[in-house]
Amino acid sequence: MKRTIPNLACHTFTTCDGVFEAGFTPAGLASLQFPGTVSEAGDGEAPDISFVVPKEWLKLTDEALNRALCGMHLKRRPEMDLTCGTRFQRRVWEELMKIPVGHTVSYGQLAWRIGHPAAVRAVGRACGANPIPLLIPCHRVLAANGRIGGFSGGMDWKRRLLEIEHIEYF
DNA sequence: ATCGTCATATGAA
DNA sequence: TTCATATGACGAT
Repeated sequence: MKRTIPNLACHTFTTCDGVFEAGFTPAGLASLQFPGTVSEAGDGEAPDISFVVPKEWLKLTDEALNRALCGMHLKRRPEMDLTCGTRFQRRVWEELMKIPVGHTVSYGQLAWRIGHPAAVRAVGRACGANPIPLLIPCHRVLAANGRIGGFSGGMDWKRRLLEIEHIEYF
């Protein structure tokens, strides 16, 4: 289901933790990459920018990013384009956004919440497929044994994000 | 304590 | 079609 996102306009956001790279489609923010991670689609193919990203989205993204990095609740998020995900994945991502700052759930609890109590593993995969980490807080999902799970952006980032929110694990 | 097995969604080979 | 996952519960060693 991993289709390439058409019309992806790239923008960078400078924060106290480094420069994030974000991709926008006409429908909204579609991807976010942590500082230091290799830009995937960027280098080879020229992004085809046939639209202008609304200034409001840029402002909201910048604001949300900085708030998240300070462990603050996100009052608003930019428009987001999550159409690259399957229905299952979007359900998981929606549920992730309901987890308050400083709280955690396990992969199993999350599976239960979206009505697929047995799909624990699939939930883990869906978290890994989250195109907008940090703003869609997949770092607040830990393993059932209380230990830190995995993280697509690298374990160092997950640990840092948990620390910012004073979340303990293990 | 560790191991095998099963359940699920999904992309890659 | 088969395999591996950011898991987890259960039963058997």
